Amino acid sequence: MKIATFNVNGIKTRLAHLLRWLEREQPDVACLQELKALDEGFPERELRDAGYGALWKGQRSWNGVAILARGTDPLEIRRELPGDAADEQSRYLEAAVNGLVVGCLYLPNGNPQPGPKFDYKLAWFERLIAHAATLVDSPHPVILCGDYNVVPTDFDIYNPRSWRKDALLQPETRDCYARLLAQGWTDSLRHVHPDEAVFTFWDYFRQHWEHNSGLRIDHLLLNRKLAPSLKAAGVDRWVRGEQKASDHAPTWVELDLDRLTAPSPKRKI
DNA sequence: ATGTCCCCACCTTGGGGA
Repeated sequence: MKIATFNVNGIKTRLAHLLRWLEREQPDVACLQELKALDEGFPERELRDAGYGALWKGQRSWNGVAILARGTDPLEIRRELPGDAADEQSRYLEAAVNGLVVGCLYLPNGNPQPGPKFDYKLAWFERLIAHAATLVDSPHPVILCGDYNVVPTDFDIYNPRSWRKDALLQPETRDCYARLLAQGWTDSLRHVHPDEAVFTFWDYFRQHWEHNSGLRIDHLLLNRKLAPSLKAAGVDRWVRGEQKASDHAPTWVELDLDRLTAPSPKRKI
């Protein structure tokens, strides 16, 4: 089972890219971020024609997340991150797909830093940490994936020098991510590629894609139940190389759900 | 400070966000 996360940077502009990628890579589940469209602007029919059922949560101009499932409809669990009823931003969706719990998130960018946007980022992160604590030891397999807007370490960026003041590299941001992982989550890409620089995002400035000056900010985290199923992980870099591409590339894991450990039976003496 | 690309509105340019 292949699960992917892809910040499309505008679903309307990127629909043809998205359809080409789905056709070629056939992910079973795809979590999308930055739809930048209202609910009524979501291309439900085109995706259904491509074989995908969908859940989505749009917003005018900014944010927006969706969960796609090949050959089935994702079963909605929640449409917002708990902890702040006043939060209007469309940044979280959670659904069940074939027994797997999938959380799709778009963590706030947080720039400029310091400032109210950075405060919002850290507050949102704390809510994510609190919610994740209820999922990490779940008897169900859980994956939390999306654009975390965190470069976890200096190894996850081409060169941190010009990014030192950026919200994505701040010690507070990294501490949140470290505390999240410390609950017991597996960072799939880093687990599969411990010694390799892996990037998922190359900004549009200064020919960063052409020079492979990237960042690793799209993450797929597995809870304890799911982690033993991790078979492979990677980045579909070819999507970033297309004309008029998103600044992110689809990032994925391959899971072998047959490896899900059954609840341990009561042992007879 | 800058670079580029997205979306929307004071709607075909300019501003905000990333």
